[in-house]
Amino acid sequence: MLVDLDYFYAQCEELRNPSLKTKPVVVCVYSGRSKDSGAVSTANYVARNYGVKSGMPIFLAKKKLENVEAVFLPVDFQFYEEMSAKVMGILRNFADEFEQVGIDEAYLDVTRRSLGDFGKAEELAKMMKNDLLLQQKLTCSVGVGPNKLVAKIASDETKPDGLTVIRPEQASSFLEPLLVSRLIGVGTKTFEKMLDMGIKRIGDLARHDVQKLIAVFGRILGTYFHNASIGIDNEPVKEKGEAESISRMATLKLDTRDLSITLEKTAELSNDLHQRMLTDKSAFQTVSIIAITTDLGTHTRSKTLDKPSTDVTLIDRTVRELLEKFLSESDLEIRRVGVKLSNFSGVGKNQKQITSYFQTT
DNA sequence: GTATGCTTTCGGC
DNA sequence: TTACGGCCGAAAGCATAC
Repeated sequence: MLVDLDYFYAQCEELRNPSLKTKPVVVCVYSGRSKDSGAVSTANYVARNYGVKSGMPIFLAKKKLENVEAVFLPVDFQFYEEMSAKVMGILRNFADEFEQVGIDEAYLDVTRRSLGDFGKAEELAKMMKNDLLLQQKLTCSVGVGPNKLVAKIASDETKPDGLTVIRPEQASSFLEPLLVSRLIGVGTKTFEKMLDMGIKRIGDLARHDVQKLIAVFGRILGTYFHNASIGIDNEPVKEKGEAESISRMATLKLDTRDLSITLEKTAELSNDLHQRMLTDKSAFQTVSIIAITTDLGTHTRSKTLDKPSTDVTLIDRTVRELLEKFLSESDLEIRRVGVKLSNFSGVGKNQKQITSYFQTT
């Protein structure tokens, strides 16, 4: 089953101030550039009813709520992380296997403890929802299905505070009317490609010849699409390791093309990343910069080093090099800037640098 | 011809 | 000052390897 906490940040805020529950609550990331600059992170359903959505500029949310007594709050990640940890601790007890996805979602494999009985799985889901409500006063939406794919899509069916059970024999007909873009692996380009092939809904995909899918998308993707379309998915519920990348971003006071102003900001970001790295005892091999320009376009440049490093000065030197590269290739001004580390070396990770083993330098 | 790796962009939360 | 976060993994688009 997939458990998704409802409007999580805003629900956390309601939790520590229950008087908010009847009002529109908008949780915001303020950029600090001017009074209301920033974006909406999450809003409760009262606010959503006025058209407020995640990702919306704060001023727009204010406009939609100008005639109501609404509450705008800055994000408090630390609090949400604490709440998340408590919730995940509870959820874990209901699962044979557990996999957290982001701060507010988790997959629970309950096959063994429910003996494969969907009625029992549904009872477990109800007990879990009840525990969450009694112990943490939080609601969630749950999808129960024969695998992760179906459970995830089922959880979106009814929310907030929903519970949708899709039994194996219902999976195909449940998926049939949905757009293929609901499947992981179908992004904009693949969706367009499928539309060209006359495939719009998952049912269309199911009726399409597997061999044709393989011819177009290759063996791995073609087979995956075919299986997914009829509700077959064998991805195990598995605890995730460390993140594959860590990044930090910040908004500049003013848009600029000035290297030293930008480097001043990225130095803060790389110091922060370096701290985080030391606690995780890992070494990065790829450094990236992210530049959000005045037109809100995203631009990235990255460099993979010869060997893993933990050196903060190397981050800074590489960031400078990449920023110079970006500035020489674009004439746009930078509004927000970010630094990302990835390609970590650690135990049990990619041994793809095995060739470097033989290098003599 | 498909898989894999690296870089850049997209999209969800 | 008429406007807009921060983070992550997925997807896409190549180049190269098998």
